[in-house]
Formats: sequence, structure tokens, C-alpha cells
Amino acid sequence: MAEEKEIYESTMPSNFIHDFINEDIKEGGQFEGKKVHTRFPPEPNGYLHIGHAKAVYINFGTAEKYNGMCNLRMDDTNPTKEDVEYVDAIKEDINWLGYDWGDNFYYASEYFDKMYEFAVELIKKGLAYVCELTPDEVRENRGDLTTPAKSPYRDRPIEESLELFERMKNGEFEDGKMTLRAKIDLASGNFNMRDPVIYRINRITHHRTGDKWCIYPMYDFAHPIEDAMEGITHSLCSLEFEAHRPLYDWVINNISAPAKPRQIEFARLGINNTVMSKRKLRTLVEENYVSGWDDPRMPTICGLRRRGYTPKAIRTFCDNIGISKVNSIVEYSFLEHCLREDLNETAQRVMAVINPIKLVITNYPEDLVEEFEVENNPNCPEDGTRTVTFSRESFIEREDFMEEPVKKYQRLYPGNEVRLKSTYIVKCTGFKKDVNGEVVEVYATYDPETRGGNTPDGRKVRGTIHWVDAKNYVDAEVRLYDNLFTVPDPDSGDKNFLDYLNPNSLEVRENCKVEKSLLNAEPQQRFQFMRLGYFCVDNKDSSKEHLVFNRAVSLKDGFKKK
RNA sequence: UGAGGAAUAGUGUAACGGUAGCACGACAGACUCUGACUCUGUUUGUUGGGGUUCGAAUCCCUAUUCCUCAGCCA
Repeated sequence: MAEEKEIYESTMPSNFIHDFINEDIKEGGQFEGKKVHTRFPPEPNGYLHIGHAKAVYINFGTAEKYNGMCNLRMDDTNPTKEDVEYVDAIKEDINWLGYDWGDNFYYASEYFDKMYEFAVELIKKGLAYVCELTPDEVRENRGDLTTPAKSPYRDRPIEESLELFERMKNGEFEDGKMTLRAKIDLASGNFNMRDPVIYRINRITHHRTGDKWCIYPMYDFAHPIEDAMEGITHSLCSLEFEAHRPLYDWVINNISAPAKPRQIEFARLGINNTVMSKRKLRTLVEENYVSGWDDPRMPTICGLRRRGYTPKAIRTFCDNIGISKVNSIVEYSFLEHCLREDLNETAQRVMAVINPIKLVITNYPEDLVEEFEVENNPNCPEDGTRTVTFSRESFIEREDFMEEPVKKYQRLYPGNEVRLKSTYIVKCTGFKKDVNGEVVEVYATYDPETRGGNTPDGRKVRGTIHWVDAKNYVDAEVRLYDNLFTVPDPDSGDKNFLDYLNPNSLEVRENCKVEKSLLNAEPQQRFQFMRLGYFCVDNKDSSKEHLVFNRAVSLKDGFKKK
């Protein structure tokens, strides 16, 4: 997959975050003279999806634009859900998207010692205390929108908290028995400030630190420290952390922080007809509604990759959806547009028939086989040509013949002429039906004067259809995809999102006929099947013996909609 | 009900007191050996109500709607 890596020049349009950064780095700004330093901090507990791609784009893209740096950091402060399995997958996906963190790869767990020290510092300053409330009791004492919280342990003497915290660390108390809480403001309208828990006891083997720790810091305490330790200037995150910013700043301002990063929040990405939450994606995988995290219908990065998406298409998508603080839902068709735009430039054209029916040219010699040169990409003459063979019998799409044509139909029907792409003009003379009344063969005659598909007499032939020589083809399996969900927003409404699953999101065509040139196709290679769409060689199931193609996206069809 | 955010064409996003623009979509046409691509044109918008100003999407007031927060998740 390394060959997919490209160097991009920054095309990132400006946005409100860049406005803030410009203020910060100019003369007199809080980061004057400093290099812009961002970070992308996924928790290694699942696979990255297109929503993460936006966050990756914003953090890495911003650093790139300002000639700064972006760290990749695994935010592994809660071993309960985390696993190394995800670390490598996350790295691969970010890399594939075209971003490079260089040596700046970190784990939040690297800072556990430092975080412990900072916690002790807070206790010593009288800004944190050990609390013995159970989770239920904490909830009961939290108060509500108008009444303040209660915390019976908040006046515990500093020395006592210091001792208890150390004993917490040493494993003297059972899980959940005690927490360390920051002493802030029990009456705050912002619940995050009502003496938030910053350390909990949790005896779980951590995938990095093993059993060294039985206490783990909470996100709100850990994250600002992680950022400060790495010299992050701008900590860019999504909107739901807005209410956490006062706490983020409180931590930074009350410990001996080596740096004072600035948190800026942006709206996360929503796309219609799919779901984006890790929990729901996990459900789809674990309950076998899809074949895995990389099922081509999934909005995961690995799913999109397998489907045939390109890093460039995803980056263009991010460039064009913009960055703001408005919660919005982007249309899935816009993502598809970005893919078509890229693949139209780069994908080689080939002919494939995914719903075959036999076409017999009755006046063509039985044993003649002709060769024709076909352009690989008419929009890109420098991509050259390839040779295809043509003989008396070909496969064409069933949809390209109609016994009784509908209005404006310009393909094959009795008496009508079409061009077989690059070869001859043929005229439909008849067809054969089986006992069920199903058309099984179409007959036509060809006009030898039109070799190459030209009309020396200047007559207009409206339709051009693709075909595959019945003497020279390869069988293939083609997988066609539709939206995973039938409604724009499966999350809304009273029903479970699973109730909106599209039963027809996957259609497998086993008996497809493709050009022989496709025998040399590599996994993940993308093509335009003429008139059908852009297809990608499946990176798991395809082999020389059994070719499998995924349709990444169809071509726009100006006919159907009329 | 407390706190914090946000409202610009169907969708997304600009305009930072001075002509509401761009992209996608839709529609119409041109071109075409892909009913694709490309090209041309059309369509549709500042949440409501007040105010300040020569001038308001932008500033002020007010109303409305939507989002986030009461995990020992991140």
C-alpha cells in the first residue's frame, strides 16, 4: 500500500481555527515565535472512520499548513477497552491517508509517572482530595441543574489525602473504593467543574504498562497534561469537549505545566445514510450485519479503502466540507462526487459485463477473431491503449437490449443500430427467448464499413455500448453496494438504528464477464468499468483464479432519472 | 430549570460594517465512440421581531429553534 502514498501540497482552505492560530502566533500573541504543534489522539479501542479522517485532516493538515508538527498519540488512559490490535490499524490508516508523524508517536501511558506527580502537587496545594463515595453516591450527591453538588470528603486534611492517594497507588484498596477528586466548585453550572474525579482505581492489565498501575487518570486530567508534556500549542478537538475546556485550563493553570496549550473545538463530521459512532459500528461488526470492520459498506477508513476510495478523494472531501462549529450532516453523495472526480482522472477504462446476455453477429464469420486498439482513458491519451479481441459472439449487458424500447431508449432493440465500443456499428435483427419467455440471445448484423466504430457515410448512431468477446474473457465476481441504511439519519426516531438497515446494501454478481487484461489486476487496483462505475479489486477475496471486484461508486446516470 | 455552544439556498461552506459568493445537487442546453467526463446557462438563501447606522448576515436588544454536559468513558 506504500505506493499509494503521495506527497500533497497543502490545499487546506482557511477556517476559524486558522484565524485563532494567526492571532496566537503573530506579534504579541500567546505563541509568538513558536512552531504550531498539534496532535491526533485516538483511543486505541476501535477502528478509525471517516469522521476521524476529518480530525486527522484538521490536526495534521493544520500542522502541515503552518509548517509545524503533528503528533500521533494513543490516548490509552483506560485499559478496560483498549488493545494493541487497534494501534497498528490506526497507524496504517493515518499513513494511508497520506500523513506522517515522523518520530512523534506517543502513548498517553508514557506520562503516568508525571501525571501521578502532578496529582500529588494538586493535593499539596489543597486542590485535590481523596473521596470515598461510591459511584452511586457520587451521582446522588451531584445535585442538579439548579442545586449544587455535595462532597463530604472535600475537607479531608491534605496530609491524609496524600497518604490515602499513595496507598491507592500501592494497591491497598479495592477497585472503586476511592477516587481522587479535584477541588473546584460544587455549585458550578458546568458539571465538569463540580469536583471531577481525576483518578480511579482499576485493576486491569494495561496493554503498555502491564500491572504497574492500579490507578488510572481520567481524560479531563490526563489530556491537558499529555498536551503540555508534548509542547502542543493547539489542541484541536470536537465540540462535545467545549464544556470541558474550563477544566482543561484549570488543570494547566494549577499544575507546574511545562506549556500552556490552547484547546479549540470544531464540529465533528456527520454523513447521512450511515452511522458513525464506534459503539454502533462495533454492533454491526459483532452481530454480523457486515463482514468486518473493513466491510466495503462501512464508513471506516479500512472499509472505504477496500471499497476503492482513494486518500486523495478523502482529502478533497475534507477540503470541501469545511470546518465550522455548526453540527451538520454532509450528503453521502458528496463523498462519492469526490471519489469520481479523482478516479475520472486516474482510473484506467476497461470493459466488463455484469449482467451478461449473448449477442450474436449473424453475418460475422464463424472463426474470425479481430483485434482492436482501445484507449485506456479517453480523457488522458498519454495513458495509451490496449488490445481487445472481437469475434462473432460477445457478452453485452441485459439492460442494453429491450424487446420493446421505452421512450428515448437508444440502445439495442429490433431494427436499431448501436456502436459496439471501438469496433463496429451493429443493427439488431432479432432475439431468442427460452421457455419462460426470457430473452437469452440477441441477434444483430454488423456493417463492415464501420470498422473502428466510425461511420464513413456520416450517419449518426446515438448509442454506444460496451461488450466483452465471448471467445476471450475472464469470469469474475462483482459486488455492488448501496447505502447501509435506508434513511438519512438512522440515529433519530424512536426505533433502533438496526431497524433501518438496508437489506439490499450488498448485491453479489457471480457470473460477470470481464476483459482478459484484468487478469493482471493487483489487489486494491481501481478501474472504470465503462458505463458502469469505478471498481476496485477486493483486497481480501480476489485472486487470479477468482477475480472479485467491488464497485466503489457508480457513474452518474443521466438516463434513469428521466 | 443551570452552564456552554450554534442558526446563511435542498446539502455543506464563505463574506470579519460596504455588490450575499463558492462547491455539491436540481433543471435546461451544447459536446460526446462511456446517457460518463467537459462546457454554457438557470434555479433557490441570511431563523422571527425590533433597534444603531448613509449602509447590517455581520453591532445591540428580544424571541424562537437546535446541539452538548449530571461516567470512577474518551
